[in-house]
Amino acid sequence: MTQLGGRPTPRSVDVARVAGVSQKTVSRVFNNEQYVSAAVRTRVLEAAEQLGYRLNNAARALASGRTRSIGVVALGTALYGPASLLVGIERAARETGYALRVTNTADSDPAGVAGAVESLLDQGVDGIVISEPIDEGEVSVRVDVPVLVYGAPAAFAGARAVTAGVRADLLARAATEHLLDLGHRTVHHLAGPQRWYSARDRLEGWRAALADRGLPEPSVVEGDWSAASGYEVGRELAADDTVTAVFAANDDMAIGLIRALREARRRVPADVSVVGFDDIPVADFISPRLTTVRQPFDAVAKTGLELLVHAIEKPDADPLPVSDPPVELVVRASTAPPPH
Amino acid sequence: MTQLGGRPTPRSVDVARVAGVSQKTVSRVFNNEQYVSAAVRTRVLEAAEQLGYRLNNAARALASGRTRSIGVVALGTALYGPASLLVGIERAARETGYALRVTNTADSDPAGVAGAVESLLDQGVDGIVISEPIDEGEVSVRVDVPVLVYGAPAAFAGARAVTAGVRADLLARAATEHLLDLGHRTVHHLAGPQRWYSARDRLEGWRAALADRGLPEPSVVEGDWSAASGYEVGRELAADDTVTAVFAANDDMAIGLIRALREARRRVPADVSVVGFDDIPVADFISPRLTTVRQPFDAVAKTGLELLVHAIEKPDADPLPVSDPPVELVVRASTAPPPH
DNA sequence: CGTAGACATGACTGCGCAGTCAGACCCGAT
DNA sequence: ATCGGGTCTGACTGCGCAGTCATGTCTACG
Repeated sequence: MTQLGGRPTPRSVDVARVAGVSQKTVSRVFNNEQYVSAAVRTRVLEAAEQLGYRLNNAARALASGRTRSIGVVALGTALYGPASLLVGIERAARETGYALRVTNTADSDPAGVAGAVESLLDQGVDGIVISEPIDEGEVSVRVDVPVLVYGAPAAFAGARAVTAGVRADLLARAATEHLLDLGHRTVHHLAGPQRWYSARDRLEGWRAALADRGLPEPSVVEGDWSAASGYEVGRELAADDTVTAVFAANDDMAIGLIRALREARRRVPADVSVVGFDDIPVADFISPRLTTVRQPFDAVAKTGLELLVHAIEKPDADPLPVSDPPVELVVRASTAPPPH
Repeated sequence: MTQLGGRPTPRSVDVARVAGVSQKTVSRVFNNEQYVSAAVRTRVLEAAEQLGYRLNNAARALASGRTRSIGVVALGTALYGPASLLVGIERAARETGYALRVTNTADSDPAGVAGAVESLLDQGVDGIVISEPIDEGEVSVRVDVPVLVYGAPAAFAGARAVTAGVRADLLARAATEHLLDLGHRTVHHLAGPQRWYSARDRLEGWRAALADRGLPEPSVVEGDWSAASGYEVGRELAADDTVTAVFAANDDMAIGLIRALREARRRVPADVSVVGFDDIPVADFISPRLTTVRQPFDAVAKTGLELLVHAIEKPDADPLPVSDPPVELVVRASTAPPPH
């Protein structure tokens, strides 16, 4: 059972035996603790290499009380925004040395975010990231690890929640101001589903831009992020002659809207200007090339994770200072001054 | 330390004490073992509820030798295909009861897939999914868990590898045949990066469709999946008057290609027909509405995970039989009979 | 009425590691 | 020579659970 045939996976004691040290010293080497002589370190690493030793994470977690992993509540959608944020989170997590456990909240899932968080806690995580939060009313889960909520009030979680600044409101504001600066008398808004905090932020930014200039607020239409919904509710906007500029809460809906406008024989941008949100990769190649704002997903993901890791490792320290990510408006061919 | 103040998180012994049973019986209840009386089960569950007990996964993994988690090697990209597949995998994993650990292989990452696999093994997983494999030449990692490779020869992994049938070749074939059926004398191919197995499959399917009808094979241009690359290499196709039909290896590149054609004053579909691949959500809303083929990501992800879980839990049993997923061609407005 | 078998529970143990503490050794300063 | 502190190492232990085996109880059936 120890020597012949298919050998069992080696333990740290095996490495210790080969290296001629104690098991504890092997542990020291693998945890990069100080006070291990260079000679011993080398011997241990060689022995480990020779045996194909791999630290057992379960045992490590049990002994140390830390899992070295972070749970992510994702959305179960291939939408560009959420998917990009998830990618950014993964990238950022790599750098921090934490592994990632990912769970979805399907729309259909009645348990929702609370259920996903529960399941992550069951799995054992040192921290939790809620990627694209949706307002589900009262969500109360007893969470005893730090929680990072991207772009939503930390109301979700208890005392140990931190928020990373997506600042969709600033981007929405820039998009709206771009249209106003072109001379449009007002800007309509094709909003995202208002259960999403990010959709609310975009609406708020649009609202603030109008308010700044003392402009009345046209009525809002709401889609579900999909191009199909943009097309559906876009027909309403297309039928309204007073509409000359629309800020859509994401690029997909903007594309649906443009189709609706086209079918209503309204030219973009000659008759109606459209600004999207996200700068999806095809935005620069459709007709007309779409003016939009870009979210710095990687930067946001990274600073967010830094906050979270800080909260995990130094629970008593002050929170890290954060600066707002830059606002990037990408002006292309779907916006122009109003007609007349 | 046990009673006053911030109480520690409860253990199974605590539950046992409250329920008046042994720790082992608590374990039995939480593992749904047989031979626990209904009364005891209820008492245990109530005690657990009351204490807010949560099974400690690390301890469980250590004691049982199973982590109940599956590692996913993802691509670190928000491309629609890979992102959708990942979503499908997450959904499917939920049903199987396995947790998901996700790692990326960034393009820039020299360690590549092998590094990602290593890192998953370090974390401890019962099985591994390689989501969108790229040929990286000789990849040799000693893997002692089953590996599921989507749409690539199992050459990647050792004896315990299984493959799930994306069958991109069949879809590519259907796309090509659609164009031929419309009367085109030949079909050009805007290929994906050939290091990706899925790009190769699409090329193979296209090639097979041409070969079936004894048609010569036009030269292939290759992009990198992005709309930008589709535009770049698309200009070459656009400049060639003999091109009347193009099968693009994904929708993004098709969109870039359409822009290139438009700029070359070639109408789509009147002069040139274009078929994409993926059916991204905006495909139905751009101009012209894009004809494309759709991959059944959810179904593929699900059957794949079933295979993997089967391999994990019944290592000695025969592999499950698999049937090819259906081929779905979505005909819209970017294809038409050839000019003249 | 005795016994085989199904059912139900508990005592004991070890999974593989990191935390704790106790040394042993070394150096420079007294 | 003596001491204090920094450096290096090992013995012992316990993290919280599931595996194993022993034990006890309750049927069913000859």
